[in-house]
Amino acid sequence: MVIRDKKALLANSELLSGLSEEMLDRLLSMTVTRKLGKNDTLFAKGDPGDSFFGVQEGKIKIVTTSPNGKEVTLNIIEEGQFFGEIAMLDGMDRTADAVAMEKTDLLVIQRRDFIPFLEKHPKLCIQVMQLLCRRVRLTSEMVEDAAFLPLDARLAKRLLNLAELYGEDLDSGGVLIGLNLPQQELARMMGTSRESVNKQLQIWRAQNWIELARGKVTIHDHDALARVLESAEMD
Amino acid sequence: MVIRDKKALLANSELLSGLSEEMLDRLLSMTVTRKLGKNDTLFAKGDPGDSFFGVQEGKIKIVTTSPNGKEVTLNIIEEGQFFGEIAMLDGMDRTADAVAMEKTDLLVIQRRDFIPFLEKHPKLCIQVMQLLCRRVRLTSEMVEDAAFLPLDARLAKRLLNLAELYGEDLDSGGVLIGLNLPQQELARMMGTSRESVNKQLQIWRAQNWIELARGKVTIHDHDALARVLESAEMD
DNA sequence: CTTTATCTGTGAGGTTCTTCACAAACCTGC
DNA sequence: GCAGGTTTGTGAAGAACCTCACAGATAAAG
Repeated sequence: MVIRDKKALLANSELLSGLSEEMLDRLLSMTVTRKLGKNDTLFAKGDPGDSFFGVQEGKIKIVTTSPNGKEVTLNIIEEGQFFGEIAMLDGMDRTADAVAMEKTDLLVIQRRDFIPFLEKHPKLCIQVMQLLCRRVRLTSEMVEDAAFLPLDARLAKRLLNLAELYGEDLDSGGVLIGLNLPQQELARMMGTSRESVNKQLQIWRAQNWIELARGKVTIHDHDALARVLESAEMD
Repeated sequence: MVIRDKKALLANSELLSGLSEEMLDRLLSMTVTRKLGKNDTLFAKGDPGDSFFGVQEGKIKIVTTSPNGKEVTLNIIEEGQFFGEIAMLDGMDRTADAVAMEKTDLLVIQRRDFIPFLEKHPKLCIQVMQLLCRRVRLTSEMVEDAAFLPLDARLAKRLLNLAELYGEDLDSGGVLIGLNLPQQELARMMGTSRESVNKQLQIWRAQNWIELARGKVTIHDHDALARVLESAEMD
């Protein structure tokens, strides 16, 4: 899915949906396009946050890196989604790095343009606040999961979540997670090691719950994974 | 510190500071007072979120409980602070429980009163958004810490943080964390076990970095703890 | 089509943290 | 002041997870 129409990108985003034609046009006039190659860094932790972005084409990952080189992947942003609003809204520094996972086209909106626009549109403010609320809820849930759930349940949860967001239903009845997401990256999303992820995936493959390929997972038995999660939450 | 003047509570909060006298009075007219006894539950996970609260006197803890009884303490709210805004703003269910840690007086504002007020005051919207941004940043930092930092560094960080927020400087040069915070509760704030926390505290006590009493910690060597944290972040 | 880089699979060994079990100290209310 | 709940201190045993070390498989680049 490639979004060539910038206006459609704006109009369909959860951040900006429901705006009038006129408002969309005014927003559109603030946008600039930016192109990134694979592994290009868009911004780094500590950079001033003076803008936010929408993905027209490609894929961006948000990662935090510790001085020694360990990484946690906080989010992966696909076509049609927006990111970077936090630093744009409060004007403080970025707290993570943004790196293109492949060739990527972005739409850029500057803080100095967007904030005055916000101040004139209270309804939009409410919408932005609701987005922020969901962000708080999602990250709080991650804190909770990291504290409560063992590795197998966290992995089950993540796979089910990825399947829901990015899965393609197959004729076989399975669901393919077709992102090109190496196990290393999966591990980083959960704050664990690649080896641990692999070993758990192997166990599930042996039971025919899932099928593995390079950068891909196919879920054959959704319910079995859901049970792993549920039984971990229960005890 | 007991805040008897409701107007002062509103005016000094980070959520609502900078409002005109007139706006404060209108807000004040929306408020109701509510009293809780020790261990009373104000709301539970899953309850509809139709209001938010300011603490006039007492102390509230925000906890999530797993079915088996494990707990993580997400936050502790002291006099003068507000909480519960997330569910109030997006109108969704509460994601955690709120429990009074002692006898507590609260000020209550309803969603149905506050949202229309927000829509009429874009500047206030921006302020609320900035608060939400900080929340996102803080919880993201917790995710990162849980993934990167070993127990000793997380504990050091937490103690330094508590000292900054709630510490009282002593003549001896130490800083007393005077909250009545049992080690059990400390452990829950970090998603770890009470025993592990105790053992680490004992190690630091043996080095005279800290001093322990029931529900209290005194930090004698702030810099030593900061070094523990720093060296963990480095590797 | 071959080379190179990236990704996956797997075992051994070690660390960190948890769990369990219990004793001692401490506050609180009667 | 003493009885009963709560908090702290501590050791032993074991589970969960990480690191290291490689081998094989697959994709990408020339």
